Amino acid sequence: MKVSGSRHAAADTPRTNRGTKLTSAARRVQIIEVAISLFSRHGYNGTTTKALADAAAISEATIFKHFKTKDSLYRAAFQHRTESGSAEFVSLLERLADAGDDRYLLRTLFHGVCAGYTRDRDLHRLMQFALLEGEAAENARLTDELAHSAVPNFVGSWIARRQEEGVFAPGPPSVLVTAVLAPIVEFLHSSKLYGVDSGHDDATEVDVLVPFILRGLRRPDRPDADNRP
Amino acid sequence: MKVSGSRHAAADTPRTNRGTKLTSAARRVQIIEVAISLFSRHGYNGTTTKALADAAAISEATIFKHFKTKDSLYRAAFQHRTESGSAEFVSLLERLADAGDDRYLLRTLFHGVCAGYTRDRDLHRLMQFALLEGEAAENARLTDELAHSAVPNFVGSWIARRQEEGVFAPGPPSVLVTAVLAPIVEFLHSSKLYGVDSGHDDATEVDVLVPFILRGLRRPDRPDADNRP
DNA sequence: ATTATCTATAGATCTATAGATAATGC
DNA sequence: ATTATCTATAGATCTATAGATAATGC
Repeated sequence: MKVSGSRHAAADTPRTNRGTKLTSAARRVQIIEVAISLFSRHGYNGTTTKALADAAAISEATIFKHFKTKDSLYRAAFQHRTESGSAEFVSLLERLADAGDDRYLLRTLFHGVCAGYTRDRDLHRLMQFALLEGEAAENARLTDELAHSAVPNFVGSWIARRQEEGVFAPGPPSVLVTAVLAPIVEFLHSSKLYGVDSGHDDATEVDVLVPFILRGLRRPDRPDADNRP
Repeated sequence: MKVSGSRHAAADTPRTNRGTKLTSAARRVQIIEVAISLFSRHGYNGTTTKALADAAAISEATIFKHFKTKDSLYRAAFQHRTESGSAEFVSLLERLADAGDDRYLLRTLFHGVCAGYTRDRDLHRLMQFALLEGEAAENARLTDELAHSAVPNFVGSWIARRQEEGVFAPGPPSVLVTAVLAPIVEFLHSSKLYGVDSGHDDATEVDVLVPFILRGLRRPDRPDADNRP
């Protein structure tokens, strides 16, 4: 169990540069980065303004100078997440889709999503906390936003196209997107967000999951239609 | 955003029966039930002993009489989860496996897992909170425990058996269990835990996901091998 | 007489603010 | 002179305890 020792006592960064004067904008960004780190690890209620101040090596008063309330800092941290680099990634996937190499596309998708989780681990944890701590209405907005972000959007259009070409089995693309991404995301949640070792290395996971997903997508009578007709 | 209004102010049950005297054992169970409800909704740090007392319609002192600390109550609530009814469910699945009807087995699995999430919604939310709030070592123990509980255990043995029979494609059953359960669990997390409407009804989800999973499991050269050889 | 519960409160901690102080730019 | 930061503290709230009180069983 070990519930993260009541509220988190913090002290993540030694307060070396206490008293250093940054520009208002720079300090604001630094506080937000620290906030993403702590909120993502301990949630909203598990992160105190004292813990944030200690981690940023400033006083609590300085935090409240930059953000009127703890809640407004949380919102700023949450909205700081960006779709960094997903445009180039999607255009790479589009080229693979044009080339008709579904297997390689899925492998690239897997590795790309995996890299995204590793790079933006804190933001993904923050999102999970938000979904658990948030209300249904807010979650609907968030989920909808996620579902229409670049990568899921691409996967949906790719599936629809392959269905028209008669390669993939029919069914609503929006549901099939979940089916494709769920095994990948599930694996990443365990390994990257919860820090659990699956017992297999990433390569094995890819080599098993990608063929599974590909078989799931294809029409049974076109099992080897790797390229467009 | 709307971060569950700082700490939760509670008052879930009107304190009608204030002063009612239960046996120690009965009160203990009642407090645990209230604790599961609140901890699952707001997490450990988002649930105050005052909120718990109000919801149980007793004083805070009474809670501390039954549980030495808030943490010990959390542990008790967490360990209160049971594998209720999963033995009968698994024996039903085993009969379907013997009958060789893979499609019907998967549909039954889907509905059973779905019913479990609806019935024990709070316990599943509690688990998600625990994974986010907990440490890697503790999460490994939890995940391992979950992976070896009745249903995933059955799915693993079912896959292994079908692989031996040459019906399912090869691959480590432990990874394939994740692949099978992930789309189902992902859908249930959205709809039951986060309260998000997917835009499709449950029947559509089943009708799309089950064929997808089944195609993913089968060898491409045996697409219609619904029954054992 | 025993057992469950409550009232009242201690002591720590949390968010937030007011006013003083120190660093920077002109 | 301006701007960022700090010290000190208010007021609320949190977990937990001590001792008083009320309900039950004999």
